[in-house]
Amino acid sequence: MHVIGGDGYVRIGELAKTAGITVRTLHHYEDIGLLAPEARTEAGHRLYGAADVERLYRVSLLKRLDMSLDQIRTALDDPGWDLGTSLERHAGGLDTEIERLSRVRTAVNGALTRLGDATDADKTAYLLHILEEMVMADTNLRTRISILVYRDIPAAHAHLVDVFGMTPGEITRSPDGAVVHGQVFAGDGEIWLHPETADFGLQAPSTLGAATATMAVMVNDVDDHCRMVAANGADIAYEPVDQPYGYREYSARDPEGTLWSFMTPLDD
Amino acid sequence: MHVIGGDGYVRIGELAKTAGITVRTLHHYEDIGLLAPEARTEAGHRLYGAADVERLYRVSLLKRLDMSLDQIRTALDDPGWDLGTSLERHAGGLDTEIERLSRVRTAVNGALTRLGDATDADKTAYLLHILEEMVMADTNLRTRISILVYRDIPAAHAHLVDVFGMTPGEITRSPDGAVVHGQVFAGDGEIWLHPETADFGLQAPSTLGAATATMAVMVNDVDDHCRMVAANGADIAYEPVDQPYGYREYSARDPEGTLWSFMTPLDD
DNA sequence: TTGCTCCTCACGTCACGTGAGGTGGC
DNA sequence: TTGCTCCTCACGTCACGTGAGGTGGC
Repeated sequence: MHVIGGDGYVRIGELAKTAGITVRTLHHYEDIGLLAPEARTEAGHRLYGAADVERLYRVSLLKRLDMSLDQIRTALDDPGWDLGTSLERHAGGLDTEIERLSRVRTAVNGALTRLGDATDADKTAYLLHILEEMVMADTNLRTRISILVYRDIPAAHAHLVDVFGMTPGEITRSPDGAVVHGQVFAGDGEIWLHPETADFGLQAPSTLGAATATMAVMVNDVDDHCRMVAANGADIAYEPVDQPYGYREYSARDPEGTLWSFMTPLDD
Repeated sequence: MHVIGGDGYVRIGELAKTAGITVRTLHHYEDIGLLAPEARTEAGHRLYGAADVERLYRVSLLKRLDMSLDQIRTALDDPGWDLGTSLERHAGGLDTEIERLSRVRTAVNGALTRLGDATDADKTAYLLHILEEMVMADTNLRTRISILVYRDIPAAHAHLVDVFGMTPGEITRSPDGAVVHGQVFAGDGEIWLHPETADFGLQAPSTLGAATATMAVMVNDVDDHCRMVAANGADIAYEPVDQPYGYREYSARDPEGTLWSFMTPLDD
């Protein structure tokens, strides 16, 4: 380990700040051999080089996937390590954990909405009620996916991504080039786009002139989202309003007439 | 602490087994003053009474809500403790965590589906790609909720709960008694039931004779779910089949003609 | 007598947090 | 000189896991 003046190097406090972690965390990473600075000053101060910063970036990424520091070190140092397999295993664990938390959220929300009915003395009894709901819940159901029918899936896909700000997923074509499936991600999961199909009587709202379903998406800031969506040229059905049922909400139509409501719970 | 023979008491191993925890965990609960057995044998073996078992039941419940043992002790011992407020605070934390995990799952799944395109040497580059997706993802979107249109919401609600096995949510009526809203919970969140509304051109499939959307629900065991649903008298549109797009799937129609697909990913 | 459950220390785990006491650069 | 950042131990946190070494009931 050679000692260098300081140019091109990042000091520990600066690095911690930009990475959003503490100095102690970087000390710890050095202790366990995960990330050591390229150099030190004469006084022993740590100097991180470009490669170190890059490595920390990757460590932070894998930490977000809830990998242990031990696994991260293996992943970054062992070139033969099969990332794909470990990610797959990891995805399964994530699904289970999301499902568990969702069930808990369901139970807590259910208890909260009905807590108003109970007197103070009943609160303990309500706890048991929540438990029953959680334990008795059908564990076979995992995730919901809405399937919306469109005539022009690539155009709808582009609109959901570019105008509404969703994350793009795959667009699948059959061997003859026809689009048979589209996906976008919104917040907590997928939404699928489906072509019109005679067999099951599936038609787009633009064809039918009516709809049998709409979508709601909870957002952190309705007004902010509405401004963005309007600036992107969306067809706003109505501006944000406080609804009597406890949400602040606005709606927009996508190019084929499906109504999307973006909402935030009131009195947070 | 008096010493009693053993009748009406549960021993530590038995209690641990029925509660699905370890003996060491019960030792720990005693160490920190969370749960001490009512009595001991002459030899010092712990004897748990009915009240102890009941308390453990509640501890387990609150632990599922991811409360710390310290918080649980406070909740159970302090009668003035405001459960509602702490649950509300807790629900907010749950939402944030679910959102975070969902984003990670989205990123991991996205990376996995595209990993096939990459050569081995590219894998590290793909890591960075995932990170970008995760970091750049619009953090404003939280959860999706499908809104399905029904003419008879209570009947649809009952069908989704009793036949499909979903968890019942509220049914909301206006002051004049008309049903204006229904909710069920399926796996990872809510599905809303909406009445027909002229303003936005919302009609039930049973009215229109066609649908603009369907629902998919991922389940742990399709065949098992299909048997249960069929036994409950559902209208099965088609039996479980392995689909070329990677799912084993069957479909059923609810009383108003909305198509529900229950599916499990193949080659897990 | 053998096997099982039970007992009490007590150190280990994981990813750091939190001082304690002290030094070097602007 | 004052403030700020930096340094190295080293113990604490949380909810237990994991033996170590030993005792009592069926």
